[in-house]
Amino acid sequence: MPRKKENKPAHTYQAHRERQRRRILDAAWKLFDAYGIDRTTMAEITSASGVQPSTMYQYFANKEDIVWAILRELMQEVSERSKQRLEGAPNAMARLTALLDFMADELENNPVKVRFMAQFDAIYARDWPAKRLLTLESQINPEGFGVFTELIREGIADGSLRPDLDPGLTMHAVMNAVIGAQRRLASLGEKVELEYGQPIDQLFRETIRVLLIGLRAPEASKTRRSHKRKAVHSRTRKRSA
Amino acid sequence: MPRKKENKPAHTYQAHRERQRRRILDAAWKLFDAYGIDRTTMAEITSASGVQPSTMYQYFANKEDIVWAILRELMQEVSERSKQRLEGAPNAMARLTALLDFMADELENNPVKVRFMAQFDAIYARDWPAKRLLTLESQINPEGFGVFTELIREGIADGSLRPDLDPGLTMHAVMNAVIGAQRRLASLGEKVELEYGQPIDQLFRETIRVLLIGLRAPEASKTRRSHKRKAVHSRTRKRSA
Amino acid sequence: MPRKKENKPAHTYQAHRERQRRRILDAAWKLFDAYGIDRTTMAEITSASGVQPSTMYQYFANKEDIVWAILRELMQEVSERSKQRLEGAPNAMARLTALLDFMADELENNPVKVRFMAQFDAIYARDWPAKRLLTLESQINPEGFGVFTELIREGIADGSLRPDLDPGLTMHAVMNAVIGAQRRLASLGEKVELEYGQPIDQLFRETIRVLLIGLRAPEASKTRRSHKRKAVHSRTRKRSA
Amino acid sequence: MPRKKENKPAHTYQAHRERQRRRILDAAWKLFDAYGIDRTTMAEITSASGVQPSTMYQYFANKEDIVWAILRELMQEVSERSKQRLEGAPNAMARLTALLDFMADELENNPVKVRFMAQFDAIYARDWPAKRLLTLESQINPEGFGVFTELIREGIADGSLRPDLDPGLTMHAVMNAVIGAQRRLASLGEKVELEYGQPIDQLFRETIRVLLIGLRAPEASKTRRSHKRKAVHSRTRKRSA
DNA sequence: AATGAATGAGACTTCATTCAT
DNA sequence: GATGAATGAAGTCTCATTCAT
Repeated sequence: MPRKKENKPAHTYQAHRERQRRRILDAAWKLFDAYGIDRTTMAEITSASGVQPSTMYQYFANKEDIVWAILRELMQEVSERSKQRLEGAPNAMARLTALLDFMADELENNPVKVRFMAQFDAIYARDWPAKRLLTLESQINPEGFGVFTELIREGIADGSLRPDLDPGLTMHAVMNAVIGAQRRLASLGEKVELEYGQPIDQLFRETIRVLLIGLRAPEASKTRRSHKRKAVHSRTRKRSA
Repeated sequence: MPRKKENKPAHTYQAHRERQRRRILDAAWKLFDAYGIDRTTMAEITSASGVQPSTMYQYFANKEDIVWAILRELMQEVSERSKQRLEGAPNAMARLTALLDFMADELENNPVKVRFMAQFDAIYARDWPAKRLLTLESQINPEGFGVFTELIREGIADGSLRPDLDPGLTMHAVMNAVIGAQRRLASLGEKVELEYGQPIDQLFRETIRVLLIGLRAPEASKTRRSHKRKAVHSRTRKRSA
Repeated sequence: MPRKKENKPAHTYQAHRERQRRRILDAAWKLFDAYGIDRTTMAEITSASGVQPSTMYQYFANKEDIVWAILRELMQEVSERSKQRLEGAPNAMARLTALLDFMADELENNPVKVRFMAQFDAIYARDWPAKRLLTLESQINPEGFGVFTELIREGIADGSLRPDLDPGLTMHAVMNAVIGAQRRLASLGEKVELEYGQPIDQLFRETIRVLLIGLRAPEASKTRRSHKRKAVHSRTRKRSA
Repeated sequence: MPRKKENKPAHTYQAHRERQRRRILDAAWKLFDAYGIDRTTMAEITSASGVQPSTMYQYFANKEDIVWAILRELMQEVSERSKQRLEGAPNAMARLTALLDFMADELENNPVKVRFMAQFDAIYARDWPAKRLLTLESQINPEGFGVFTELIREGIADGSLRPDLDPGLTMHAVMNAVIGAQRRLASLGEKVELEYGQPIDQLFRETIRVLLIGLRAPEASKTRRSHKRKAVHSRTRKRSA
């Protein structure tokens, strides 16, 4: 039946449900960021989304469900956008750089989303069945970290990365640092800016720069250094919006 | 009569109070780690610590108070231990290494404590008045990040670190990455080990290794080292009180 | 389906809500009188009204809310009833007498209500924002004491009241005494009867009698009475509501 | 034993106890007036009086005890002062006037005390065993209202009061009105002043004036009227302190 | 006599969720 | 499918009072 009305989504039952769902998720989203997931009540979500509590239960069984739905959307979105960013890159080094650059942009442009992931990591990741999380990850990104590990391997092969790296270990180590730094900065936000006196994404881009130097093959560093730095900095220029 | 026990009761009362306080904090501590700060109820803390709810309120006014007390203890402890670690180190590079090494050891030996800080960063840091946090920090560690910034400066001066670093920026960038990585690993713990198949502290030590390579002066280190050394060194001498 | 019951549910819902509200207020009412407002707990009100505590909070946010609602009803009721009483009275003196008579009847027939007002005056009136109280009063009785002041003025003009009275001052002074006496008698009730050996309303009616004598013009009352009569009558005719 | 140390009260045990008692009562007193008896907690009283909770229980068994002690002091004080006031008065009318005048002065100078009695009347008088109250009253003022009733009787006899009064009834009726008015004004205080725009004791003195006229024998009123009024007003002159 | 500590009882309130319509 | 009403369960915190020293 839904197939039939596929073309007039605005008026179909499906479309209506989808719209309601969106309203709920959008409201939840903002509240989670503003007050923390645990401190946001279902009642607040319903009143913010404009639906009745009883109605909400026809869309989500409980708060966990909502969190989970948001998580899925977020991961999907990030996964897609990061893939786009990697597309044009000609070689391993360029793709690695693009990937990290993408994370800096995320921090700059979508701090709320990054913050949500930070919350999730800090509180829920450990509680919720690892299986469920891994399942979700594998649905969204079937290759997982493998792709990135391959990136390091390639870089070593083409001489742009240090030869003494262990691809799997290095990739996890670096990605973890980058994600950790990104989320921490998103969480602390203003606090760091108060302390350091500069927008947080500058700090984050410097982190990336140091890491990349640390990964780069010794000789290569001299030749490309100044070049790289500029690229990073140019992006940073668009400071506090 | 009172004369006889004149100092006994004082001892006893104080000691007793302190012991009770400890019981409560220790119970809270474990529960916070196991279930998350927000999902731990006062009732759980009291029943875990063996004191009556009403008794607990004579020690702490509310959960926030407890969290805050734990935070203070933690920061104090880490601050002290890290200072000890830096004591024997002969030069900037050695101290930098010692510092990062210390953080790896913390992750390995006290994941619970690191996890608490991770939770705090992700959820509360933003809610609670920046002022209160900064006040606490300045009480515990009056020099703040300044010490570490000085470390970088020294390293640049003695030629062991890249000359193109901006001490303040670099220090914040690196410390943030290290802390972010450390806390993230502590939070995800098993999940990462499941995915990568190795203990998390290995990943963390690799992160440190890459960062240090990224900071270290390329080769020229030998050539430029003696140059500014003395001046800088003398400045560093003023030990933190 | 919804068409059919279109106005039924509205009726039902509204009616049901109103009924529940009443149950709560009625229960609260009795308890306040029996034990005092402060010594009545929310739990007692709920259990007396037969609704669940959580249900009650969907009708009233807290005890203050309930007290306030009762206060409003009471004032409204008294205001309406007193207006009715004044309607038929031909002149100022008659209306004044009717008003005081009405208060005696209230004491006799609704001691509980009078007692509530006594409690309110003695404990809450000072705590609660004067503004809120004045707002409520002005909603219920927009003319306020002005009407009564006018009554005195009229009485002086038609010669039934002493010419040396200051209308505003006298009115407030007399009304305060009457209200004060009424509420005190309602509060002490049995105690006074025990002491004096007669029903309290007798005492109250004697108070009124003395006051009226004190207000009445010495002799001239008979001579000037008919003078302004008609004018007054016409004014009274405009029925309330 | 206590007899012996009677002369060095400052250093004796008895004196100490008395001082402690005073501190407690004084603290309680203020709190009762500021927040209401029911809303004042024992903890507040102890912390305001500077004694430890456990110590307080060596002086008073509970809050009721404290209230009762204050009540006794108050009644005693008022009884004594009113007796002094009546002493010099030459005849019934003068004594009656002096009595009512005294009440106006009380309202003006000790509103807090009057307010306490108002609270007591409104909330406790009904709860607490009538017997206990009557016992207290008879201890303090063994003749009770009888004295005042006698006053009316005298006034009728000497021709200064209306002959148609029933001494007992009238006395109770008038005293009740006066006390009721006095306490109500003390309770509402500022509210009335806001509404009427004049100090409350002016209103109260007008109440008294009207009542006295109502009681006075017809002829007598003409002769003494203007005289009386001035006396009352002159006192009122010392307005808002 | 004074007091620090403890505490049972209970007050107020919130919340996620269900149910009947 | 939407919704108003209801509610059990639980959470936080307070308070009067007792007890051991």
